[in-house]
Amino acid sequence: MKAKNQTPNHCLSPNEIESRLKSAGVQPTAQRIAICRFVLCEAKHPTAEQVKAWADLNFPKISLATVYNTLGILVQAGLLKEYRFPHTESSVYDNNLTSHHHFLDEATGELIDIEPDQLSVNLKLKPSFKIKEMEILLKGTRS
Amino acid sequence: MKAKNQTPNHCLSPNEIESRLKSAGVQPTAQRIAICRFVLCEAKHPTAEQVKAWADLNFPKISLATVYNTLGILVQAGLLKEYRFPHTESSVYDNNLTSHHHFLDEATGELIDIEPDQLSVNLKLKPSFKIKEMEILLKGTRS
DNA sequence: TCTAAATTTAGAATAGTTCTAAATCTGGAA
DNA sequence: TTCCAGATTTAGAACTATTCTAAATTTAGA
Ligand SMILES: [Mn+2]
Ligand SMILES: [Mn+2]
Ligand SMILES: [Zn+2]
Ligand SMILES: [Zn+2]
Repeated sequence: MKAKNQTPNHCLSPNEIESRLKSAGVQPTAQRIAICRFVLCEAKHPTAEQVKAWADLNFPKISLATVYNTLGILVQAGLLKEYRFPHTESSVYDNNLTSHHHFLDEATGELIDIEPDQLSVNLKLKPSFKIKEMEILLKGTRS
Repeated sequence: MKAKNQTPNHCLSPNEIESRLKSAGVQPTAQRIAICRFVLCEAKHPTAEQVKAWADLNFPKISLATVYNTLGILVQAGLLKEYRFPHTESSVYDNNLTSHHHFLDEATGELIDIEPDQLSVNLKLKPSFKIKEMEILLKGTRS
């Protein structure tokens, strides 16, 4: 069961993006709306460079600084999550806002979301450990 | 300058380090032995900079390039593991060579080894996923 | 329309790491 | 021993991802 939070893959209209930004307290500039069209919709775990590459094709002119600024603002506003994985230096951005894990296909480099219902973890730690968050990365290949 | 007074759990003698390096096919130079005294023994998840800082106190003169070279060689030789975690840019090096997980104390920044028997994971993935490795980072605080 | 504040931008700065190429060591061969 | 080819060490340059700086521009709204 999903669709409780917004599901990615369905593109939001510029108007929907605009109102989302506004209600998150982010001024909806043309650059920000353009970047959101990509990172809140079709992109799956893009890096800043990939966002820049997409923007270069879809927006008259946008600077790398604005890409970084906007991604940071979206993360701060809670509209995007930032992940850093061991296999690359670059941050990746995720429009899946629910708590989830990741599978790295070592053959292709592709990152795939693993929803929490696809695995269960049983902790047997001493009670002195207070766990607030758990990040799991599975690595392997997919046939 | 030496600091022989601390007796961490299993400190190897310079001779033991030397034979370990030799049997791993690594030429045991003075710099490498010095670095090993730290990273194979008392250090817990040090960064390259921390290794450099220790070396500056315990070896006449050592360059940062040699620290990085040596850490890389030790990792390649299988005597050390390198981890990259989301909360810092710097790699950390680990002399615990068994497969294990980590707990990050968000209050102190301390990384603590979590042995596999301290948690169990049940995967319910489609059989197309071939998992080769699993990296788990727990975040929280310890009382 | 006007203006203060927000945003965008190019380029400089930064941090961690790797690379380069010259100096220095080292294990054997002679 | 002496010698030397190859390994190692080193200082500093280069590199990459990201952040910072400060000037130009856009924007909201009075
Ligand atoms: Mn960031
Ligand atoms: Mn780096
Ligand atoms: Zn994800
Ligand atoms: Zn560890």
